[in-house]
Amino acid sequence: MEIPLAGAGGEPVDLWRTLSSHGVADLPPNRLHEDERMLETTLPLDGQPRSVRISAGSPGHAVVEVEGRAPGKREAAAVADRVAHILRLDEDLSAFYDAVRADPDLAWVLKGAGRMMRSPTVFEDVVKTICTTNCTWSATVRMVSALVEHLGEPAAGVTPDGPFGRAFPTPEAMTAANLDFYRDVVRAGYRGAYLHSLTESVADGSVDLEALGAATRDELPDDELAAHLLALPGVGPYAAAHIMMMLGRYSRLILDSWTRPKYARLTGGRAKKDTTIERRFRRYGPYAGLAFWLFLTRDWVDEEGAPAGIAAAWA
DNA sequence: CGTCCAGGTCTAC
DNA sequence: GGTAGACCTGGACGC
Repeated sequence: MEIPLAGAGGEPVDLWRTLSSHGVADLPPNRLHEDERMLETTLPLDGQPRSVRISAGSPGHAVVEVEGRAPGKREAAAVADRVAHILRLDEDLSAFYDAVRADPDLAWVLKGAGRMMRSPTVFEDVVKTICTTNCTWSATVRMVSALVEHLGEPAAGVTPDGPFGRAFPTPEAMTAANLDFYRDVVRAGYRGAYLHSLTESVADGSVDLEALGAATRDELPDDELAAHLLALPGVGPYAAAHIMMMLGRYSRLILDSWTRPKYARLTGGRAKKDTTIERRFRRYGPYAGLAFWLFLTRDWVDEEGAPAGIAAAWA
């Protein structure tokens, strides 16, 4: 099936930029296939999960291939909804695009960058983000892979390949696993207690992450959302900023051991103070964090491959 | 071998 | 409110 690629304000959407918009998008059950510019993932649905492959389709469209048996009409519609959600097609970025036009360092964004891919659930993004804290990327991959491989429900009609071909585990499944599992199998170290405590709170309903994600800025201002996230076990300033960017709240800059040196390298070498970096992006107001992230990740995608057409009209 | 540290967070001053 | 120290893990280093 094909899905039209356009933002809620009619903005262009660069599919590959979206699929590779941040590292968490490449954690199981997601897998990026760079050569084919395709993302493989497994989506939770009302029934059994389904594995899909998302890549470029006819001009201005993404093509979604469902693996295993062909989906029924209703199931296909549910899959399309999920895919539109993870691609963040419901968001209107036109105000941000109006702002970057005047910034020579970011005008390239107008070709359709800036859409941060998200997971099917806020829960998945929060758990994955906690697994990025204070460890190398290889450790993050190991932890998330173990969670999905051992606790994730297999997709219909496919043979799971390790952590692939399974949906991300539910809060219930993660709560049912004991602390020994987090220590001995996930090798999560001190994060094990955070993960178990968090999943338990979500499973018993005392914490509603999906509601936090669905709340509008009017209902829940960024500062209040940040306070809710910071109250979660294992979530500090870095993790809160990262989660907020995945929730479409871009006011905060993700300042960590990767972004700080990368910013320094792109701006002439010397390390900059956090306040200096924040001042550079303050002009973007509620989009400051998004502008910062795009500034840092411009070289992640070869710009030759960006689509023309409606993108050119927006520039 | 030991030390350091990675896309930090928590607790205790 | 700001700031040390501890914290699991496992690669990357230096000795």
